[in-house]
Amino acid sequence: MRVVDVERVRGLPLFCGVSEETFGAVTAGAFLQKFPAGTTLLHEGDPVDFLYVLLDGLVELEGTWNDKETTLAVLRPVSTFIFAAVALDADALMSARTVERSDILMLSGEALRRAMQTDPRFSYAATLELAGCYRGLVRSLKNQKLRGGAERLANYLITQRVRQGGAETFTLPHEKRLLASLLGMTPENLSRAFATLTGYGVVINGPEVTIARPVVLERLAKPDPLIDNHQPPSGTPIGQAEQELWPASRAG
Amino acid sequence: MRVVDVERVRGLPLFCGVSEETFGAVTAGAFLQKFPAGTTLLHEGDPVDFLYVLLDGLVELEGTWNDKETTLAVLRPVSTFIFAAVALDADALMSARTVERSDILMLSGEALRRAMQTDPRFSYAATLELAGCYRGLVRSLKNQKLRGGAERLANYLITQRVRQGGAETFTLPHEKRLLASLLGMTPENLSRAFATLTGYGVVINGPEVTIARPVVLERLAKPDPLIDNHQPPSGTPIGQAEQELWPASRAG
DNA sequence: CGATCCTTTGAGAACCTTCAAAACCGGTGG
DNA sequence: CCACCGGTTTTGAAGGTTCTCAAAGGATCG
Repeated sequence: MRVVDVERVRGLPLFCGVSEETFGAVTAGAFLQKFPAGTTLLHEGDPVDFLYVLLDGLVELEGTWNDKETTLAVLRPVSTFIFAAVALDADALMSARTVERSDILMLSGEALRRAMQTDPRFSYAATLELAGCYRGLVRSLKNQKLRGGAERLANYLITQRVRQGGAETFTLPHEKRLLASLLGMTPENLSRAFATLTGYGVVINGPEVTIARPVVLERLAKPDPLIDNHQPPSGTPIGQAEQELWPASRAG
Repeated sequence: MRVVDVERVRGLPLFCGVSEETFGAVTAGAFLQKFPAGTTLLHEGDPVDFLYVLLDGLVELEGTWNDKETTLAVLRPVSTFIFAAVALDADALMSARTVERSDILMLSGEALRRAMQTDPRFSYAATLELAGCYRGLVRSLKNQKLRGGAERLANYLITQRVRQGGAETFTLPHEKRLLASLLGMTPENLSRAFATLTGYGVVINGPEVTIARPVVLERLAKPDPLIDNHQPPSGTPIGQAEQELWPASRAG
């Protein structure tokens, strides 16, 4: 593992105030691995032996039932994921799969659980991390239950614009197929939702999106600080599944 | 506060391995209050000063957007709620309201945050608590995104049957109006969903439900351990919003 | 007993899904 | 360079589900 990568892991909120000793103990048996796109890192229902840290690439967390799939979060660097299962030493409730070629660091769950019982600053950081992740999911659930498809998309676009710097036009961070699953609809429906937003000053050009009249779009979207998290979480490095979990910025 | 109540709080997973000293510090400034039904304890967006512990009664957690409401969890004793917001000293993402007359213990958020930084066993317990709550929400989100209305209801009924002892007939724990909101549908639609389940051996008699042919109902419901949590969480006392958060048994 | 709220039922509209097919895009191999 | 292939994206039409509006019947509470 390169020094740069160590720095990035160290900079995660989860390891922020932690002693050098604890950090060493946790990263000692760690290994960095490169995966091609489309690799399933972890399958729903499997026991979880490692905490994953995405250092480069793009990872999707998904859930399955009755031959249907849905995306619960899309993560980008630097993010940790499935920390909750690791903390409880429980089976995974969601699968993790790479969307692009990814560099992933794997930390021993055993070592992490030991560290949590040893280092109070670490378990405190873990609490804050999971609290943030919990709130991210509350946002997701509200988004899902309270808004219709077009409204979810509109808010997603507004959030993306802000996160990418606020320019009038920006690029979708991944395939629309995946976005549809994240927003809880079919690809066909997402396409139609985009068509609907055309009437609200949104111009689509492949993966390029332009919000020509933000005020008009916001009148439809009605963004809400209690659902949408426009700011990336603490500092530059992101915590857990928060990032694009979507409306949430923390998913842990 | 009665001794019985202290015992019950003490028995929560959150305070399980905690030192007598920490427990004392946290409960020192606590006060027990009785609220009538329909009281809003906490409003979405408000700062959160206390951790709430439901000792008796029934509490609903709800989210709002654009004049619409949805129920995110229904809690019964003994449960704590809005722990995540307390841990982060953040504004509430959901409102809390009593459904029935309730006895509620309020613990100082400030004291809890101090305790988490002092007592490693407490912050470890807090981590486990929040991890469980997080997983409860993952279950809820999967339930919501992957299943249709009738399927959600069918699984809810199966879960209730198990939790209430497994008898052929049992009683809905609250109004159908509230159940509809919890399951993410309108009351009208819930009524129709019940009518649909009639064809699968479910007999409705006001609040009384009997599952005459469990096998038939399960063929429709397809219950899944990665979504539905039939067992109440750890031990008798329940942690956070877990309990009926619904499919989850722990809600963070 | 009246008022209020919950529950159920009906009808129409809006939304979403499915199935199907065509256009598009990015690669590979000739 | 070009044809081909697999995948995504778009569009259309039909069908199902869910929502809204409306009204009637029940239950509860003062």
